[in-house]
Amino acid sequence: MRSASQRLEDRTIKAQQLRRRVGITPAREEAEQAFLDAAERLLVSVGYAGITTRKLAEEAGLNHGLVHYYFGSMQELLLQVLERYTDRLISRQREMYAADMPFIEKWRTAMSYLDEDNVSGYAKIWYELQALGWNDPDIRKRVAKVDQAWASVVTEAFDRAMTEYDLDRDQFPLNAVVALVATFNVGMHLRMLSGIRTGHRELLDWIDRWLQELERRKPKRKAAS
Amino acid sequence: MRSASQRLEDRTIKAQQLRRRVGITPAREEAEQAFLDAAERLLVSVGYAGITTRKLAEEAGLNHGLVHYYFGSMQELLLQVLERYTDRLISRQREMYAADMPFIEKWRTAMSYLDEDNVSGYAKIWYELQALGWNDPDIRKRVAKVDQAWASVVTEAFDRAMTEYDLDRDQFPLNAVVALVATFNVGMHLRMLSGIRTGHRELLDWIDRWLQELERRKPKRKAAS
DNA sequence: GCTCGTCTTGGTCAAATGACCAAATATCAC
DNA sequence: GTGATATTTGGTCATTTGACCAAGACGAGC
Repeated sequence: MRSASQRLEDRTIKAQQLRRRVGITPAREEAEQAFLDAAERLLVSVGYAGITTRKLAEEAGLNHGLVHYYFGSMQELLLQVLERYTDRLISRQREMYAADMPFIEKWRTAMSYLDEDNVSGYAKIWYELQALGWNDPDIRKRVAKVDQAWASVVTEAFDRAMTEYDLDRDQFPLNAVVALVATFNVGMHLRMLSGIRTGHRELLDWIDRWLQELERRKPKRKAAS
Repeated sequence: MRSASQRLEDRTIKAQQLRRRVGITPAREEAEQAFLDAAERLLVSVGYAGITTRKLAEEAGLNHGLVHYYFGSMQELLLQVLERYTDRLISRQREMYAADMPFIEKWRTAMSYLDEDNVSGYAKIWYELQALGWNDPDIRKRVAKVDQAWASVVTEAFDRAMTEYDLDRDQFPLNAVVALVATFNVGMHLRMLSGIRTGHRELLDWIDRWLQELERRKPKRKAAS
């Protein structure tokens, strides 16, 4: 039998090999993605605490031994779920705010994602991973990083919006506004996950009316030069 | 050996006895509270997914067999943790907003709870329980109920504040404002739990300046009649 | 100080879990 | 084809888990 230290060394070597990811075949890539997909579905249906290697393998339709062969540990798998998910999240966010349309339309698009299905499905993945992060420094670190990326996208969008609407930057400090939007966003999601809807309609309408008012007062622009 | 159905019946009867809570001795009451206290500490230190009957008993310094004798199940214990916690939360909230002081002072008191220690300690309990609720209808139902109680306290406080500051209720719809404050509150907490601090200072200062402005413009009141 | 019902203790049990592995199988370079 | 390498399978293993319980300790009322 191998000694404990020997086995630890083996594992380290294997982990390094996995990290390098040399010569990954398409079939394996597909299988790994299937595990990550399955993990997302389980995050939605049972939460992070309910994910086990066997349930995951069953959900993915793959052998349970592969979970450790591919990822080395559950922890590593969930970290990869987080990275894949947040990469997509950020690029989608970037794409939306980059579009060439009046700010109010971008805002309305963003708000359209606050519907029942999206929150209890797609968004729940994100909050399950965050909840996991409250008790896991690695995950938490990544979450904080993603927030930075999100903030930089939103900051740029709001910076342009404030020019678009000619808002006084002393009266509306950009960073404070972005932070408010961030808390608003997170707060809406979290309340919805807990089944709370009180005042949401009123709040969304209020904000929309405010934006409409800004639209009305919008300084006329010259046609694009 | 008892049949499965017989044992189920026994359990039902025992659960009813527990629910009635007839003749609970002070010693037992103390022990139950010790379990609930221990559960809160574990929610802070390891999160809900890390709580097991044995860890709980060790944390409470009591025998692990008692967990099931007293509460019947982990689920029931956590529900009681939630109820005790939220009862205290609401009454503290009520007390604070009931005090006779300018609104700005109440607000500042509320914001003073957004410090590092309180969020990563006391508040974490609340969010761990909410995260549990995302995958547990019983818990979620209770969470939604607590939000209603919270909202009614805050609504009343803001109603008076709007009179105090003579704010236009068309321009600031009460329910929308309360919902905004709710999302702000939840959002701040959640971001802090994920280690995010970006823009928080700026946001809090912005709000405070806004309230200061309202204080300055505050209509003079006659001395109490 | 005895009796009877309640509480407490220190287990037990089956099920589930993460981790790991040997053997079988597939794939590929030559 | 053949040998080498990588992948896949179907386990095993030591732990841990929630649930449960028998037996003894305890204490209130007599």
